[in-house]
Amino acid sequence: MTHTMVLDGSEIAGDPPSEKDDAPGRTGRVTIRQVASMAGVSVATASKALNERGSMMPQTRERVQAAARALNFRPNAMARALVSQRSFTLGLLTNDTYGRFTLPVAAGLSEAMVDRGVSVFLCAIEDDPERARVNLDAMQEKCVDGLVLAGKRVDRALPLDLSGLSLPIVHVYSARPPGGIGFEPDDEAGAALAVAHLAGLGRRRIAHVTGPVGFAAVPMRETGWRRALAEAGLPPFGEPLSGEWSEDFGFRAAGLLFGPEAGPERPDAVFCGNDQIARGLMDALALMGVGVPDEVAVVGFDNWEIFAQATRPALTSVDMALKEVGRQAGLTLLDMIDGKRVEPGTRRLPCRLVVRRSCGAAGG
Amino acid sequence: MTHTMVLDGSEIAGDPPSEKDDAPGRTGRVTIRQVASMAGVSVATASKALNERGSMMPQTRERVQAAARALNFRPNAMARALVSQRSFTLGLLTNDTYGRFTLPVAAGLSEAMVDRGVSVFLCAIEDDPERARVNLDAMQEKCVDGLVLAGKRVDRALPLDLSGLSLPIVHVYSARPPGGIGFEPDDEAGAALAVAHLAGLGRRRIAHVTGPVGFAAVPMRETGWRRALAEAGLPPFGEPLSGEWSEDFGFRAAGLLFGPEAGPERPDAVFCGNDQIARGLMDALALMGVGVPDEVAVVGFDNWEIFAQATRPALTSVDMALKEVGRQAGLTLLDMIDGKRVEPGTRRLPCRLVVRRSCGAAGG
DNA sequence: TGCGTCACAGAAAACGTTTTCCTGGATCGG
DNA sequence: CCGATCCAGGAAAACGTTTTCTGTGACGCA
Repeated sequence: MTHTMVLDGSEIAGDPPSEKDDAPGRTGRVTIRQVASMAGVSVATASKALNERGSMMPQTRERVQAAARALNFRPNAMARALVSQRSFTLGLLTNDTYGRFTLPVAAGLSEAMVDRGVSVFLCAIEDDPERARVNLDAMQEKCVDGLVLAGKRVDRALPLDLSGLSLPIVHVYSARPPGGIGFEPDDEAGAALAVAHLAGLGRRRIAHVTGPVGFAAVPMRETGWRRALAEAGLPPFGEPLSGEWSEDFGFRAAGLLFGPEAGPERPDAVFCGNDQIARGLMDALALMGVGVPDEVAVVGFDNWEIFAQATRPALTSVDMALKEVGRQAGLTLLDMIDGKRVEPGTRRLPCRLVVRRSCGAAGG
Repeated sequence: MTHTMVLDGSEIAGDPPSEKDDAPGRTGRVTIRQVASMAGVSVATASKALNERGSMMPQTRERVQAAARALNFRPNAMARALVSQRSFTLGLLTNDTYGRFTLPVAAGLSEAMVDRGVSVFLCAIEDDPERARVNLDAMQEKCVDGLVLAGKRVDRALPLDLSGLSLPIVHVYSARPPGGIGFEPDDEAGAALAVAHLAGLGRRRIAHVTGPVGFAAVPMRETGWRRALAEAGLPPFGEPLSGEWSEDFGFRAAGLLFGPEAGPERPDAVFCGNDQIARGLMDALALMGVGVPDEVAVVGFDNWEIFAQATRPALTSVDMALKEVGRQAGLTLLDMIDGKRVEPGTRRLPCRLVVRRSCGAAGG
């Protein structure tokens, strides 16, 4: 364990606050007892005053609240949880260490929860059932009120044994067991959004280049492509080209669609299954001298900024609104915790189209 | 709030466990009281048996442990925290919603902590001081034992007011206040590693293309470049080219180094400040017909797989080992919580070089 | 035999809240 | 003037642990 150290001479910060407690006072933490004592009331009254419960003279309530403010009182969530049997705490288990999907979900979840006084435990389980077990146990000991299980493929469940667990659970971007509650982006509608946009811009021969069959996202996006085409009165341009989720496959697909071995009819638009494919395709088109968006419009899927902004021109792409997915999942979980009945099933939340230049519309 | 719903007919899972409690038993949770009762001992004895404390007959201890196993007893961390004044809980505050840096840090932290019974709260503060305040308050109420503050630039502090906070804190990939404890990758050593590798492969004219001055990482990596060159007895190839952290800049830099307006001497290697620059540079080299790695070796920084694997040939790059950074930060924070004295200052942890084909070595 | 020591186990206090129940006084209706 | 009602506020139990203190035999030793 060799590493460089950079020291500085300054003193360590954070000396404990001086002994200003009203009651004899133990540690640095301010308790409700001190607040009550300062306000000249009992602990019970102080609690009621702070929680807007019970009945009491307004001036008493204010006196207590003033004392709490003055002492910078923060109620101990542990003690509160112990008696109320609610920890105001959630567990987020994810096997998506790379974070492409989980991070926006986590951010949306965390944001929505903190406003409601709920905090989120992060558990990184690396597709390792043993590690999953340990984290699940930890969550139970910490008395979480519910669990969010977030994955990186909508058609794979997390490697978790949930039997014997009586906790509210929502599944995000992963497979759910029968009777479970799931949240995903609506891939089909998102794809339709993109294709309808292309059709609306006058494109008539809209091809589809996508990832490996076997990913549930592939048929969903394909269905959206077909549906939007049908609604626009257009035939599909051949069959979808299915390969990998990679730039390299996009590059090769461009050759199939526009190279010498392509048919006499060429697409005037390509809807790509993700942004990496779109990027590879556009790189190839540039090499072949095919103009984007003049000759061919291109739309991607994921709205991964790092790719969408790097293409020339910038890439129009479908955004899965994963932050909103995380948010909704959290809110629903809170409902379940509150005992509200929640319909089993998978909620597919709407995507939105982020228009940039690659599709030939005005967008930035 | 319009979204598609997919319902299924199955029943909701998780009926509460039947009434098998020994004592009258309230909710579904098994308490130590039930364990004690089942083992025929007092609560105090049960506690001692389970925590390997106190002295007692081995068979008593085993009887208690057997009962705990049989009932699937999980101690309530809240209750434990209340009396022990330790919550075995940490807060991770980050303003890196994009997750490029934070996610590996969080994964390393979470992994190291769960093995020690500590759980991590995730708080996404979006560079918004108000949100930061709310999250900080939440962490105090939840009685976290310590705080990890993770950023996305080593030279910027998080927008947090830490005054009046007497909690152990470590700063990760962000600026620390005087007297604070910081963890970062050792950019200088990482850069030196890369350049030394190039020199070892016989490259003599090693250029440096990097990000904007103003990022602390830029001078650090430059220093590493210079140091390794000096140690190899080589002169720097001109001055570093400083621009943006983008593919586009890498592309343009290639023009400056290898285009018609370049000097008579061309580099035989380029050390890039990050992988995006390296990628743009390699794309340009391909267009100009400059062979990689034959004519020019290229090394990047960050080892961002999505870029490093997408270049042709695959990109050799410096990995900042952020997971290990998160791990070490967590372990040190635990030490601080345990009252061990920890030297103020910034720890710079070693990077490692991931060798692929772009540098001309054997690697995969 | 008497006393100190020891091993084992239980009783009870403590942690910081919330909540239920109770009380003393004021108010009100008759 | 008397009882019923109501209000402000307090006492105490409860939540599930850990820890300290106490008690009780058994044993060793003088």
